[in-house]
Order: sequence, then structure tokens, then C-alpha cells
Amino acid sequence: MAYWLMKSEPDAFGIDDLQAREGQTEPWDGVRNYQARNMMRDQMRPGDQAFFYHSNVKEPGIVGLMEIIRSGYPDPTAFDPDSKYFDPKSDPDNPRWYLVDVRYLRHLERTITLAELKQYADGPLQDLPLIRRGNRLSIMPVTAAQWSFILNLEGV
DNA sequence: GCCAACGTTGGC
DNA sequence: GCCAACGTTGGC
Repeated sequence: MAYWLMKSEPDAFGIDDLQAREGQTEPWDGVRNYQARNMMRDQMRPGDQAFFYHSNVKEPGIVGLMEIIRSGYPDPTAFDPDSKYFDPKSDPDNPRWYLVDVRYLRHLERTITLAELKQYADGPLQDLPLIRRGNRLSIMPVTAAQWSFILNLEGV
């Protein structure tokens, strides 16, 4: 089992929106970045778990947990001219963009903020892409050690 | 293949 | 709202 961190802007889709679909699966659509796509297409597997990260807000940070339910498959919004994620260059016979299905697990008891995570930039979270300068990846791998370290912060 | 121009991300 | 960092595009 692998671990991930997935960013979303709560103005568009936040942890509360995911919780509203509790018990159902939710397609993580609209990702238009090749690195993130490759991870969804090639690496993410059912049973993997992911941090839900809120970006572009006053207090960015990790707010919840989710589970990967379905591994990568073509993102249908890329084929839909009415979707804001429409990409005319994505051909159904040769899809350019992929997504995974996720499911809500739980909120964290508190937001573990980016500022807090950065305190460990020279320690346990040294190699976490999130806290590297200029990072723009919207989906990134988290090691098992980083995962448990961050989860342990929850009760601190 | 290089690289300037442009667009986007996302923290602050 | 600003702007640094980064990705993408397209002319050459």
C-alpha cells in the first residue's frame, strides 16, 4: 500500500464536499499536469491512502484522509466540450488525462498547516515535495515514514 | 532543440 | 492582490 497527498482548492472542492459523498466514490477529475497524471495512471492503486490538502486558502494544510478506490482511467471531463476541464487534444482513442476514484475516510481532528509541516523541513519531512520551495505538484507521493509522522502530529 | 513569451499555481 | 516559481507553447 502506498501513500499520497492530493491538493484541492476548497472553493472548488473541499473536504466537506467529499464528506457529503460519504460512502460513495468521487472521481478526482480535472488534473492537467503530466507528473500528477503519470502517478494516477501508473502508480495509484485501490487501498492506497491519501492526505486531502487544502490549497489557496488563508491557512493551507492537510485536513483529512481518503482512500483510493479505483486506479487510473481516462478523465471523461477532457472529452466534454461543456466541461471547464475540456481538452480538445485529448482523444478518447488516445486519452491524454487520467484520474482515480477516491472515497472519504475522515477529517483530521485539526488542520495540520503547511507552516507546521515546514518546521520539520530539516528533519522527518525533508524530502516531502510539498515543502520544497516552488513546489507546484498537485499530487505527490508520501513515504510510510512521512505518513505516520504527519498523522502523529494530529494529536499534538 | 532552444528559449522567450505567456499562463498557472499557490503562498503570503 | 502580488509575485516567484514553474510548466507549456510555439517560432525559429
